[in-house]
Amino acid sequence: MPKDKKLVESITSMEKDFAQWYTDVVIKSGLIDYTSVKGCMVIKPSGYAIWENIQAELDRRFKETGVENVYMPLLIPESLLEKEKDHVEGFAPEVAWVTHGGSEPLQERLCIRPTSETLFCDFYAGDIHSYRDLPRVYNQWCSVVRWEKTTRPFLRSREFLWQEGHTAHATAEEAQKRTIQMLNLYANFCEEVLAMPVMLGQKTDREKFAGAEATYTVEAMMHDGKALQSGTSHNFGDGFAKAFGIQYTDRENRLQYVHQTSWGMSTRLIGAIIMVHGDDSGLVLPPKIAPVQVMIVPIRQQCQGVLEKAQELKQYLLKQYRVRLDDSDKSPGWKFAEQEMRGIPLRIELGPKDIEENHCVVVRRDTNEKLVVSLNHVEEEVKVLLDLIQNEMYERAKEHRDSHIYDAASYAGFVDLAANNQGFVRAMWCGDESCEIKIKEDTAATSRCIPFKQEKISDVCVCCGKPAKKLVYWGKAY
RNA sequence: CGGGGUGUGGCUCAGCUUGGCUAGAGCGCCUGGUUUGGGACCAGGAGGUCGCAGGUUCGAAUCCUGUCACCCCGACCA
Repeated sequence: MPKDKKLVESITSMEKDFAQWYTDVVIKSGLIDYTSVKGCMVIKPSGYAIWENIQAELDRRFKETGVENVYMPLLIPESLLEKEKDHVEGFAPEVAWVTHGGSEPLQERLCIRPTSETLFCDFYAGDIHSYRDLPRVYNQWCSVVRWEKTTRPFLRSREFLWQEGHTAHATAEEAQKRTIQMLNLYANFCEEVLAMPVMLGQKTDREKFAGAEATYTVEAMMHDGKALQSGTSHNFGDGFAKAFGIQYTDRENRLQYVHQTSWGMSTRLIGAIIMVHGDDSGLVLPPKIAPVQVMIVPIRQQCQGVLEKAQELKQYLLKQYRVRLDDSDKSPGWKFAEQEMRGIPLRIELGPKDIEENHCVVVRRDTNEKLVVSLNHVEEEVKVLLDLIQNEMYERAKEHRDSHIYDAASYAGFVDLAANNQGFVRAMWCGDESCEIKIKEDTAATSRCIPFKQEKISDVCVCCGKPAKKLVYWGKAY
């Protein structure tokens, strides 16, 4: 069978229709099911297990930096949501409201949290009194609801799972430090664990979070060249503190406002994994977050000794890896296809011939490469291969991204690039929102970020020709 | 919220234009058997208020009105 042949016929090819490919993969790899409420999905075991792995690793990294977990209520009184002007304006259009308790109308309607800044602020206002109470570095794992008009599994669902960190600090410097610290943590997580290269930078005023002083982002490029904001970290300055009256007494007995941050990552990351690594056969999971890293497929499993040997191998590998044995009565071909669809990094085939010769066949999901491995060295070889897959997946994604970034010197060039190329466009910008708006109208691209690594590729704004202030990455976004 | 599309066994769909016998197919499921190194095969079996509500008609999956839901593409968002 030719290597490049599409292995699973039931998935639409990426080339043909990327959106349909995405939907096919999400459903056929068994990550989710749709439900009777638009935009609300069942996250099935293989989807949820990915989230659990993301959670576990992120949570571990958070705690290394002093983060403590808490839980805030699901419901926010309308009056609380309205305390910070920009914030409520940003979120009001997409909040869901609870208006009744049983059959009785509520005196004040309650919104289902679209995010919990206001709850944390309300809490901090009463909880923080002294500089000795600072910093507060809290996080919560929860779900939030945003009544999106257009929904897509993982990328934009009405309810989604996430973590939201909310911190309060004595000084602006400390808040800024924490903002960047978490941004870097996110970037490292994406690159080291999800094998997904990201771009770090600041959002323009137009794109920043409702109520924030500054928003920073990690932006990833999907296989179709579109951008996905994969994590954000906001510096709120003392804006929320002033709106909510979060004050403390400092060492000199002066009353001060706290400086706050918030930062979040969501189940959207699963969408990113799908769209960065997936191929026409389905999901390709980075070994570090794959719920099953190795699937053992017995061949002619009814033959004497095959299943026993397979079980033995499983038990042996289980000490170090997440291993499963598919001993169902499906045909081997069916199992191969199914596990490819689900993105399991390694498959081990073990049949009578292999056992006789004391080896097994190990197949990489990412390259489809088959290797004959002695049963004496399977454990070491699996380790080598999982590491290799993880690294090569990152390298491939990075190469793909880097080869889809273009520089635009002129506006005509920009428009042409946006129309005819998938990917990001680098161009200089004067800092005026009017240019962002014009660019969006003409090209559908938005400013993704002002990268930390600045370069000067031209002296003037690509749009208006006025002196340029910043290099900006532009792209069509999810 | 605008444009487009679709609702018929678990899934994918045919049937609807031109109303008419008992509503079909493939896949999946169950039972038995043969198979097993890239989605196996044979035989038998179960499974349907045709999205919902009205209406027209002797008769509606099919025509009409309304309604709900979902999917896709755009404007807004993690």
